[in-house]
Amino acid sequence: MALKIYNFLTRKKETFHPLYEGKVNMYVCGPTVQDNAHVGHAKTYVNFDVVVRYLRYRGYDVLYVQNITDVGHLLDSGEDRILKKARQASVAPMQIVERYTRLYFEDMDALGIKRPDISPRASGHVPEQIEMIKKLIDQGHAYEVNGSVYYDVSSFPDYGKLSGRKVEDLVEGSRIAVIEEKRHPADFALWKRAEPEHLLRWPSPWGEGFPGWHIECSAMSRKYLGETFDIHGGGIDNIFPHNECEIAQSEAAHNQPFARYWMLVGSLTLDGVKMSKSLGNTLTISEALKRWSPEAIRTFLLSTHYSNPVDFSESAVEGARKGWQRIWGVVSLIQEQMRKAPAGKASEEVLAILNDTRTRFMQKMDDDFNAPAGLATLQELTRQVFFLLNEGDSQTSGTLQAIDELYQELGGDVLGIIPTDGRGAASAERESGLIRLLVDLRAEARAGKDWATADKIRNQLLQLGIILEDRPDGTVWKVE
RNA sequence: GGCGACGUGGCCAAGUGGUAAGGCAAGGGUCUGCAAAACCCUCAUCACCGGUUCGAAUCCGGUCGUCGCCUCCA
Repeated sequence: MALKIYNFLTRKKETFHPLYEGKVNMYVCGPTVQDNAHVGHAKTYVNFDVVVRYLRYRGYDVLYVQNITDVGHLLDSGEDRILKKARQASVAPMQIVERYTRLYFEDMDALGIKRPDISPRASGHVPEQIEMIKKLIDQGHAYEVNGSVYYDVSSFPDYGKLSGRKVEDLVEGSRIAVIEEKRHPADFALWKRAEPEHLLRWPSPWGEGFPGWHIECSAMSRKYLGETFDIHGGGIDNIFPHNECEIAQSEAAHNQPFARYWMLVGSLTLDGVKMSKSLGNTLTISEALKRWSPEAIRTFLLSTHYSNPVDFSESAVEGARKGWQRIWGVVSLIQEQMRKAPAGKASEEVLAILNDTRTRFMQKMDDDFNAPAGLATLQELTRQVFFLLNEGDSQTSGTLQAIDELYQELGGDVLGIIPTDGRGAASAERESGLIRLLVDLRAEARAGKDWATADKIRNQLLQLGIILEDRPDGTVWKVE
């Protein structure tokens, strides 16, 4: 089987061949840390989390770099967003940056997103950015004016090749802010002169200033991944100008192809409207997590192909949550049944089903990371497993274990929607014992037809998020 | 105005040439002390029009509609 990726650069689905056999160098544009992360960030980074997880599952040695942009973004007014926030809060700009960086990682951790291997910060790589700008000036791709440096778009004929734009069209749109000192309205800043009140500033060959928004991704991807690397990812809303500028900077500076495969994630709307800082209609990740579990949110975000847009709505997330509960239900049941299952090897028949599921799952994921279709194979497996567990004969421990392992493998390791800790963790052992004690007491009450006591135990456990289900062969419990 | 994406059952959503995966919801059964869960059954011809083809949701043209980007944004 071959892994295929839809390459936005060529607009074709291509068989994936990494630059170096067995190794994948991958860069994804990270957040600007100036505010709380919202569910739009969750979509992008959950989607790429699964891409990375699947590549690793498939045996690739992945080096995953995702930047933290903590300098360089300007408002229309020319004001730095971070500085503005810092002034409002009367703290140092780097405090703002530090605060939101920490919150960002907390949110990502809470969503079960594996951390990137390297999370370089723009502010920590100013020398690299200056080096690159110097190179661009030397090669005639950039020019300095009054302490600022701009990229000369006309010097790079490929400008627009990713987004399909032409410089002439851009000018037609006339929505580009005209800055007098730029030679061409489409030219973009590599380095900006710092006005006296600008606190985030560094010395440079052009005087005190700070880097432009796009240059950090070019400089840091080169530093950690090389001039040419395999996969560049990001949200599609950044295709222009950001991604386009990255290509222009990197390919002009190094005279080498930049990223070989471009993967862009579709945007997320909230109740039909795009979330944006300017509109202020954001739902933060921490707010969403008060309402839904990380697994439910991941399931929702993975139930649409990564390249498609998603509308985050109450009903859609609820639907996904319930779909997830079905899978979680079977996993919980398997784990409960394993405790009292008769010893024995796994049944051949079941192993065949499991292998078939794994094969189909991989076929779907090999096809441009089709997570929703992969999820569907788990749902189909779930129906088969429930059917199996409802049969009179109890399954052997070997069979149950094999099933459990497949869920851990595909649902846990790859999709990240099966909690791997929980039941087995040391801290949970005591809790499990207590719950079983209550379940046993309830069984005694039921045997004596003391329904009041039986229902009281069940209802109060339900209040704590523990669901009891009476099966012909005894009561099992699971966490909500 | 320019560029791009999309339009599949009540909802979400796979499927890019051979007669529509999966989940949610709904209805009917089975099971249960009651419940919950589960199982079984039922539920679409793919926005519209025209074309190509033995055959199209899937290719081409057009129409309508939704969304995104062009300005900070994942």
